[in-house]
Amino acid sequence: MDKIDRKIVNLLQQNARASLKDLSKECFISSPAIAARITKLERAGIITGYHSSINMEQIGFHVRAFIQVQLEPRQKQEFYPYIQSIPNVIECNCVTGDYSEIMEVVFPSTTNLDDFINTIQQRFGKTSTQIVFSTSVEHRGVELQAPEQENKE
Amino acid sequence: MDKIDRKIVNLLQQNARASLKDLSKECFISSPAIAARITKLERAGIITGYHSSINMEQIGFHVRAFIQVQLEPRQKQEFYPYIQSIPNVIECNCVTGDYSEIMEVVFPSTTNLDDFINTIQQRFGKTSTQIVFSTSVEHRGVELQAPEQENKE
DNA sequence: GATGAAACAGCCGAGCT
DNA sequence: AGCTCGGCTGTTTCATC
Repeated sequence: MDKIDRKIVNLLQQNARASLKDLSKECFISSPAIAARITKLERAGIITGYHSSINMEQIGFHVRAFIQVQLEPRQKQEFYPYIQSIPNVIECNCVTGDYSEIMEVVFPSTTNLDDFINTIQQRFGKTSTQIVFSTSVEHRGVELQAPEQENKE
Repeated sequence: MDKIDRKIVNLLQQNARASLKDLSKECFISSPAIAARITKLERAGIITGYHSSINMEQIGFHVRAFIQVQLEPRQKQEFYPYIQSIPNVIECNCVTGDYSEIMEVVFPSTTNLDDFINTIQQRFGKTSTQIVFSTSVEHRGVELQAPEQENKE
């Protein structure tokens, strides 16, 4: 993980469809060298995938919300497979605090959201919901900078 | 936005580096036709970008958290440019409820997180923080299915 | 990691349905 | 009008240094 690797990661976070040639120009090394580094980063589990971002509004998902759920520890083994199978759940984390799970969801309308919340409450427990008005930072990666100490991979 | 467009969007959400040829095989149409459809989807603002996902742990960001902030309405014009400039903030939304902003952040350690929270509290207002233990659904897109009514673009 | 050749994918035109 | 099929261009990959 050197300076060039970080540059490659940063560039791919900005545009995952960038060609090896473009990357090679930016990094001042040859395209085969870029290809080898990308493979290495993928195999090391640093780069975990390439995804396109979609404008949710444009495809009919007009309501975005955060739903927090109070979960008994033993309910997790039922909860996780369930929410993983719901495509509307775009992120879910187990967190500290009164509510053990915080998930981000998208739905076409508040009616659909309400249906989902009712299902969750019946099957699992108390929830707290915050509906999103606007997004000032769209989900993004972190820009890598030179660390104080190089990690030899 | 027909069945093939939805298939292309779904495939690109799974693997944004898929070649036109691969996509053409999956969709049973020629690669030029795929290229034209992708361009159309980009111009229509449905596909908004291509990003690589990074394993935050692997690159030294061991602490992930949600921070909620109580903000006076007039503070927004100062708050938004500020949090946009902090690379550790990977998402930020304005939401309903007691806390007007909910943001997702990553830091190398809890010390760095604490420093950030202190800065936010001094500059803006009360906060509530939930640290992430584990992630059961990594941030993902929604899978598109046939809607009841076709949207002619 | 660089170079050059070969394989491959992407692009633009013509012709077709 | 949109799709497919051809050839040309540019990109990726592999062998060698």
